[in-house]
Amino acid sequence: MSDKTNKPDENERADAGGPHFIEQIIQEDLASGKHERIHTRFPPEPNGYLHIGHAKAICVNFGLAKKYDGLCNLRFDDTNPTKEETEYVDAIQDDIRWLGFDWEDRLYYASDYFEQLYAWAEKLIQEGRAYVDDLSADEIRAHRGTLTEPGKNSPYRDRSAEENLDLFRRMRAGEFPDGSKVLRAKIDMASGNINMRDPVLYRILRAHHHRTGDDWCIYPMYDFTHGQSDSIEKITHSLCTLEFEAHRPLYDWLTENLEIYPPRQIEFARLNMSYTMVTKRKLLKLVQEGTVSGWDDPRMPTIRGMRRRGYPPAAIRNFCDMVGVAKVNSTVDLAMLEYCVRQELNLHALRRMTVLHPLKLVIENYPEDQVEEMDAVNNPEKESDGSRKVPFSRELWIEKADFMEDPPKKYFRLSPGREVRLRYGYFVTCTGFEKNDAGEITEVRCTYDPATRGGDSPDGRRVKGTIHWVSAAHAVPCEVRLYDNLFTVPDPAAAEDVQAALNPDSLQVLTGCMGERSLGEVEEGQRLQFERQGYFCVDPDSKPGAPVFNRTVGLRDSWAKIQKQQAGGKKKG
RNA sequence: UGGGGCGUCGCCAAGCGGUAAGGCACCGGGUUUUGGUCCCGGCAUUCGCAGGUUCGAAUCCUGCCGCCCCAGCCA
Repeated sequence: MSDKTNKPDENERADAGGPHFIEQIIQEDLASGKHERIHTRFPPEPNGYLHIGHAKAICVNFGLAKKYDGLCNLRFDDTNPTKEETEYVDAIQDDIRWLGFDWEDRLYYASDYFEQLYAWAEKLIQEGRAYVDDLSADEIRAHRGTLTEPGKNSPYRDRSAEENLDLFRRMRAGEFPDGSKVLRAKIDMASGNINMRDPVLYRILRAHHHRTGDDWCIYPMYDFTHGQSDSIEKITHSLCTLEFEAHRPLYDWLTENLEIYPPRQIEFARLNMSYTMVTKRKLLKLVQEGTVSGWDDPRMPTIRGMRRRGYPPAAIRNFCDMVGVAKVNSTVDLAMLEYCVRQELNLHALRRMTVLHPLKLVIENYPEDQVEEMDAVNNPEKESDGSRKVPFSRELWIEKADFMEDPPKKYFRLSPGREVRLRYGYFVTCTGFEKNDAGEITEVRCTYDPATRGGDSPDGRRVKGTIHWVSAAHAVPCEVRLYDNLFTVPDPAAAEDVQAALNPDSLQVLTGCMGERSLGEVEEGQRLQFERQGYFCVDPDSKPGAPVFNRTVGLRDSWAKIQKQQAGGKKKG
């Protein structure tokens, strides 16, 4: 038996187009024999949680390695002990694994290379290509010049190799206070590229490192670490984001002067998304001020947030393939991510019926204590998921929005005198309703047609609408959390005031929702479709018999569009 | 007004001298026991602008214009 799976095949990649520019380079390198097999790496700094932007970098690095039968390492770029923590190295590994990637036994830390890096620094010093500078940070800045004016040489620039070596060794030995000296590359203070104006290679920093403890009081800078780490690991293609483009000359200068294996750095554009902000500092503030519940708040653009929200890892991977790899700064429409999430969930999420805003429906001609077990398909996209029994009885919960006393045009649901189908149940015809003093509908009454059991009409009679329902006597009360964009502006990162850009309605908590009987037993993290409403997943806050669901994303809603059009039409007269 | 990048549909993105792929979004129509899915159709005479080369240019040349990155002892 074959599943009736539609379009997106398991093996089908959601490519944006032909091979992108990095793939072209890889293909050429493989064809020319420059490399027998490619080797990439994902090099996060363990100073925070991974977000959607990192997801793209992960997919690019691990994805390319996989596609071209190469390898991808995970390497923590941990050269700044003041910012890095073990908590993050654990979380990062967890997130990458969850995304579906594996570095096997190739887990590395730049800090593992400190001794080698130090030796290379001495080599540079001995060859007159690096010197110890006594200038203060402010003085170095002043000597650096500006974008349009060249810098000035440090007065310490011409110390002898012997003196530099002695000083550098004493730096390591801890003879000088923090910040009193640095090691600099001797390149060109007049270079148009500011990164080449004698960049700092080492600084004195007495801080406890999460891995090397207090072994070192001098730490290498990014520029003096990254390329060499790539070299040590024989990385063939070192992929990074655009802002490192100006660092490439330095990257190359170092591998050249150190005479070590030269990986090739290639830069591509980082991922930006509309209505989303990944600025670590600002995100941290949201967490600290309690605007969100934590780094895993389902509204957060973090991998943990998306995970709790219910985004399947495959959806994120597809999304990353879909947006492509290029050098243009771009901002991808959030709708594209949501499309990928729906696509994945449509194929794999089991269907269930849940009433979010309950309204009692009484079937007047249905026997008082009769209960029927109706067959309901678990997933129309996947026959092998089978079906389940859903109890049907005289009193049901239906969605408030599925009844209107005075419906507008094109409204296909229940209203006085109108017949609709109760999904997998019966055809029912509205016979009346009750209101309270406030004018709210409190109950709807109807009669059913026994001949339409299961929802089919033997006489071929058609109804325009099909609504979902839950047997009142069998309902599982639950909490449902609805999410919307955290921000109301397309580019929150550019907002002067983050607080003002926040969407006050980004979270809506619904209590007293009524789920079908099967929802009494769910597993944390389980992803479901609540028919006609959207995709939901079981939140860790769930308790036995009292599930809490997060709305991952709503179903596409053409009725909402019609309503919007009708409202717009009225406005314009 | 230094250096390095980038400009193809509302948003991504192919295109690599032979006469503008694809996806998202949007708009129509069909199927449908989810107003979901799926299916069909529409959606850039034009590639930041202006010149030039060529039988022929989004693709080559020149000059403009616009946007992004770099002046951490951050990565």
